[in-house]
Parts: sequence; structure tokens; C-alpha cells
Amino acid sequence: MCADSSSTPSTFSSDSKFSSTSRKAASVLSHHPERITSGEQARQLAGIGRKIADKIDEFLQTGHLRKLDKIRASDVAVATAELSRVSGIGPAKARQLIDGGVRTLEELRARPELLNRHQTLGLRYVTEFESRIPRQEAAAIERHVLHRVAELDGRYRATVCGSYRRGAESSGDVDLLITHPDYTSDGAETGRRRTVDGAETGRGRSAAGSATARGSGRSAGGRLLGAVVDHLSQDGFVTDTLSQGDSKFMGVCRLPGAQYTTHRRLDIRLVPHDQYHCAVLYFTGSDEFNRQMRAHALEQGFTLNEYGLRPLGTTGVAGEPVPVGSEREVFEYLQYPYRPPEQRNL
DNA sequence: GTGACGAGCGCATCTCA
DNA sequence: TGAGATGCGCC
DNA sequence: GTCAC
Repeated sequence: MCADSSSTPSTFSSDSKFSSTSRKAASVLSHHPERITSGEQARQLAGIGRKIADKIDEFLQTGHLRKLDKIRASDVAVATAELSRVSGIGPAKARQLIDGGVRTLEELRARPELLNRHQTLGLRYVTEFESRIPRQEAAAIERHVLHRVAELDGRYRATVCGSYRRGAESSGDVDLLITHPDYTSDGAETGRRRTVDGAETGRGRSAAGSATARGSGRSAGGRLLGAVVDHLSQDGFVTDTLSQGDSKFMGVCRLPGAQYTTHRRLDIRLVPHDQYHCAVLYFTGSDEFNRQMRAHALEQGFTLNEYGLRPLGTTGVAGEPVPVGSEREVFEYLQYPYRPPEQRNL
């Protein structure tokens, strides 16, 4: 994992228990319906222990936290936060840069040789990526993309998910899900696509990349996704690629027309046809809505994830995925009152 | 006091045999 | 050169 | 760090 988080007492170590525990505590607190007036009160909540409760009391009494002040004052933390604005730079790369004497974006621009492709683009577009996408522009992107995909092959199905689908007035990026009847999870004919369910696989790394990289050819998924990306690049809409494999493209786009001056983050995922509705549900979110719906699924004896809805046997082992013909059907199977995307902002 | 736990996956890139 | 490890982004 | 044991 993190090379040596022990040697240098880092303020942010991404994988420490501290971060996830704090995240859990923060999540619990932020979802608590009532105002917290004492550490003792917060202590009653799941995930809040003595230390966090003490900090709540300190903040309530003094209006700030000594430890937080210290962290904010630390140069390394400031530099890490600054460098992490760049997409593709995380805690490890930031530390490496700081160790090499680079602490600001200005200094980073002077050392382009230190960055890989993703990071180079992240630096180029750092300000543009930080600006929100107004709903009107996201809608224009949606129209453009759906039109272009349809003219490429009318059998594609595509949906813009994320906060845009939930009706948000602005979005951070555009998340497009696409599917095609020729691409299914059983991988018949298309060649090697294991039936993914994400439940019992650990951190399984497959050799997905090698099939694409080799000259011989792309998988069915690679071709279907590649065709869409190529088509969207033809007219200049897709301007850059951060990464692209057989099933996921991450890149940059900008609509034609003088009124659109800002480059936007665009993700395109190719999803197996039989998993499409569960994927759309999942990628529409919100995070909290997904958690609640999954919890409800468990109570109903199902397991729900982006790959499908599966019944749980008496032993707790997941069975075969239930065929799902629409997002609404997932709700119905679970006897969960249907909520349109605009009402999933939890 | 001790051990389990924290999401998990796709892609790019590094590391090492 | 290829398998595995690591870093990163992301509901 | 927090929780269940």
C-alpha cells in the first residue's frame, strides 16, 4: 500500500484506519437529523467513540480544533491539497512531488516531465474541471451524445446518469452509460467476459488490458466502446482521453459552439445488456439512496449491486440474477415504493 | 484486551522475475 | 516480456 | 478508531 506512511508522519495517509473511521463518523453525523449539542450526545451514535466526542466538545466550546489548526498550518498539507487538485495526482504522487521540491501548480507546470498522461491533462484543465456544469449545458451534452450514438448504431442504448439524472442544477461531470444487445454478461461469442457479480471476487485483476493492447484485436466490448468514442471524437466533441479500456472510457469533451468554452469531464461505461438497468440505477445514485436501497434489498432477501439483483438463499448464498426489464422492476421486486431519479437525492 | 473491519473495480503504470 | 502490485478515480 | 466479543 502506502510505501512508508510510518516513516513520515503524514497528515493525510489515504489508507489509514483514521481516514475511514473519521469518514464513517462524519457520515453518521451529517445524516443525523438533529443538531448535535454535545459530545456526549454524539457518543450515542454508531461510529462515534470517545476521541471523536472529545473533539466535538472542543469545537463546541472553542469554535475550532487545535489539531485541525495545526494540520492546516502545515506546509505539507497545504501543498498536498494544492497538488491534489490535479486529476491523476493523489496522496502518493503529491508526496513524491513535494519530496522533489514541487509544491505549487506553478512549479508543477515548470516540470512537465514529472507527469504521466492523465496528470498532464489534469494539470492543463485543472480550473476547467473544477467548474460546475450548468444543467442547461449538461442537457446539451446529453442531446449531442445521444444523437451521435444513435446515428452510429441505432441499437445502442444510452443514458446520462449521475446527479444530472437526479435533476441537479449543476453537475461535476457527465457520466454516460451505454449498452448494446451484442454485449452481454455471459460473453457468449464475444469471448471471455466472466459473469461479474462483485460479491465474492476479491480484488480480482483480470488480463482485460492485454487483449486490447495486443495488435490482434479488441474484444467485443472494446470494439463497441471504441466505436462510440471514435465517433464522438470525429466531430471534435471528445477532445482527450485520460484512460480507455474495453468497458470504460474516461476523458474530456467540449461541445461545439462559441458559447461553450469549458472542457468537461466525460465518462462512458459500456455495460452488459442484461445488467443495464441495475447499472443505471446504481450510477444514478445518490450514494445514500443506493445504501438505503441495498439495505432494503437485504431485508427482502436480495442482494443488489451495479451488476444485478440476486435472491439470497437460506444459506445466504446469492442465486442467479433476476432478469430485470427496467429500473422500475427493481423497485417492484423489492416492494420498494418507486422513486423517480429526482427523488433520490438523499 | 483482542481481533475484525473499512467497497470494490477498471485502467495506467510501475516493479520484478 | 508478462504477471502482479500499486495509484488513482469513482456511486 | 470503533465495535463486538
